[in-house]
Amino acid sequence: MVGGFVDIEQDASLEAAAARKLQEKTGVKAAYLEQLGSWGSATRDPRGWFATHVYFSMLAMDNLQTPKNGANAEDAQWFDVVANGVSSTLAFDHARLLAEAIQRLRNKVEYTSLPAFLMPKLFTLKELQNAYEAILDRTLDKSAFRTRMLAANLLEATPHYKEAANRPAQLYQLKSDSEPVYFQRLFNPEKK
Amino acid sequence: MVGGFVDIEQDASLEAAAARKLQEKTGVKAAYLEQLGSWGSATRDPRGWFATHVYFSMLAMDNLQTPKNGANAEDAQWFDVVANGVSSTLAFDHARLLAEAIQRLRNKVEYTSLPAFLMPKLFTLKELQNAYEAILDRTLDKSAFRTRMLAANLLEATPHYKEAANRPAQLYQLKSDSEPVYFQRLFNPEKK
DNA sequence: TAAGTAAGTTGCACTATACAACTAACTAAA
DNA sequence: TTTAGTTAGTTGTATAGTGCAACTTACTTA
Repeated sequence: MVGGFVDIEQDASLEAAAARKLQEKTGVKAAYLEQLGSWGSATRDPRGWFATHVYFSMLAMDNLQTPKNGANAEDAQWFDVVANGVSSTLAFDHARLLAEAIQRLRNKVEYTSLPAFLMPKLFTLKELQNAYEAILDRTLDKSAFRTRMLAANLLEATPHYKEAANRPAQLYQLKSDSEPVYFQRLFNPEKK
Repeated sequence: MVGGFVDIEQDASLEAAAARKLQEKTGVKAAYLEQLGSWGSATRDPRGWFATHVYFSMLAMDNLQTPKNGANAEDAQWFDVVANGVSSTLAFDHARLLAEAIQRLRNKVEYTSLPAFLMPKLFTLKELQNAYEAILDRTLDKSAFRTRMLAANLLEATPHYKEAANRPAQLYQLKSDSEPVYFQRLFNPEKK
């Protein structure tokens, strides 16, 4: 979680301000940035009537400047997402905003191909499934997952394989022209 | 489309401001009000750096104060939604905002029971289907629609029927405790 | 009494899913 | 060199929701 004020000299738009703050504090340019919403009220901040514009973003962990253990208030603050909650030691109503962001992210991931855009250049289908499962916090069926992803015409098999102490897994990459895909059905939420 | 400025003396929150403006200009309390997003930039309004907070709402047509033909700039402005566009004679980037609201509304209606909350107290399944079809601008299958709606456990059959010059249609009402329902599948978008 | 119309039902094909069992490809230990 | 273990990937079966089309039902009106 990072925050700051819009600088009307510097930021051409709200989104530009969000992107700037994120980059300043993580060193990473966001692969995905979406506005969650805006909240304004007289009472939520004792300093007066404020409007807060909340964005959420997805970052690959590859090269963050401030990994979890180096976090401090100057930089990004990191929270583990366990089930539905985060430890709520946050200022004002920030815990609620964060919870709402997580909920929205899950909804989105449920029926889109978004996580595919977070992956490194080459990745296996199991790794992609792991990304989905981490965000959704539940297991998905292997064969249904593969069928869905391949049918989405989003991925491209490469001739490369991931070496391992067992059967090597085929590496895939995003097709060059690919955009987020909406699936016709949701993953079945009956499962744990 | 209605608009106005937040009054920080009067409005406890952004949503309250939106609800107030809507009620002032249509005379109707919104059945549903959702934030579409916020846009701010230095260039979109010549007067300077502004942030606009856009909400969209669903209103039953029953008792609007300013029906379409009485519209003027002081009150609400009404636009027919034809296919995807609206006549773009709107100030600044308002046409784009309106288009985005329509898109979002359609996405939402595609997989939720939202339109059910717009209906009068008693309504037939065909009337509900008509509401969906009007918003989505395409026809839906009758039997699939009925199956879905009844399975959602959202509606309650009443012993009343709608009189007509042919077989009378059963009247339904919303269950008292009902909240919006998310469907597991989308309506099939193959159809015209 | 028959024709017309809209409500509502039924049957069939199709598709994506869940679940479970299977085969394939590799490493490493015996 | 063989075998056990592990993970990748496939296959088969059951199920559920949908699209489509034909059907039955219930009413009015000519």
